[in-house]
Amino acid sequence: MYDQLKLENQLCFRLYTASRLVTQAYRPYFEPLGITYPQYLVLLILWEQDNLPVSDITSRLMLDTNTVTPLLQRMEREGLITRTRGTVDSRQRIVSLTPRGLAMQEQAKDIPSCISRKWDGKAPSVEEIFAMAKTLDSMIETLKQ
Amino acid sequence: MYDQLKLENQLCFRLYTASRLVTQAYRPYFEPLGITYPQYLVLLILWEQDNLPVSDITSRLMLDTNTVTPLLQRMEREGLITRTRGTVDSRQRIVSLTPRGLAMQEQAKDIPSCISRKWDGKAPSVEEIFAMAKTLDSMIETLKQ
DNA sequence: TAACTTTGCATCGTGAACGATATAAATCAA
DNA sequence: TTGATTTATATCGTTCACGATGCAAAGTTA
Repeated sequence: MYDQLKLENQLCFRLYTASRLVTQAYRPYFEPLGITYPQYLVLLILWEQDNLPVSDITSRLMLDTNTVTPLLQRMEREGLITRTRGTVDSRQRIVSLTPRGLAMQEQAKDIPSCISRKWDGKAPSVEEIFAMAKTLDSMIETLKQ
Repeated sequence: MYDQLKLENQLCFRLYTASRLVTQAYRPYFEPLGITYPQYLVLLILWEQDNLPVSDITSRLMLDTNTVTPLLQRMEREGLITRTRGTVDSRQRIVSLTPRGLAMQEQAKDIPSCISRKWDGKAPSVEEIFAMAKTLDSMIETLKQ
């Protein structure tokens, strides 16, 4: 039995599981809004800056168009965004919030604090989480190459 | 603009992205073996202990049967495992490694070290990764409830 | 032992991820 | 300006995740 092949020694499994469980924690808050977790990420981007080409969204999410295009098509179908053809470069699709997509920001603004309250008084501490965020950032930076 | 709704302030997005990128780092090593990342996790479990009911696998992976059953069916189709009916409790399906699935352990035993070499000399350090693993564990423990 | 509940697993539908491939517009080179 | 290449996005097929539902075996209760 190779120790390095034990499930509990795998960092990847911890990341995979923590990511899934955190997403699950968000789910009850997304359900009344009728959105999913990746759709929420797209909305976060558009709430920061509207009218972006698909390429800006793919690069910020570090996903490819084969994931993002169908995602945006579903969001368009749900009336959250529009996808208009670029005027300067007509290959581009400019993604814009609909009034409904914009208004959803108000309904979503308390979700992060609801989530962080989940581990009020429980482990891990805010300090640990902050340190982990830094480590994740450098890990992402290294792996992005 | 609500600060708490900025993409870069989202822990969830870091976890989600790091998890995806780490899985991507494994992919080249899985490809010659013809397996996927979740299939690798199942193999890790079976290499530790063979002949397990589906429920043991779901609980260790913290996944439900609606994810694991199709996964096991594909692995059976690929000749990595067998799924026999339990003798004591005939509702159970006992998952066992085939010779091929067992032999794959030898081919996989160097994958973890290949992955960890990815950030030799780069950030994050081994200490940071170790600290993060601890934080992830407590986060998983808290969210599991 | 008959009716009820629980347990273990399977099936179905939907929405991601992602490799591979396609297409049209833009850009570059000859 | 024509032909070649690159860029921006889309499509397709496969595998995961996961909510909802189904079903038969096991356990429980009356």
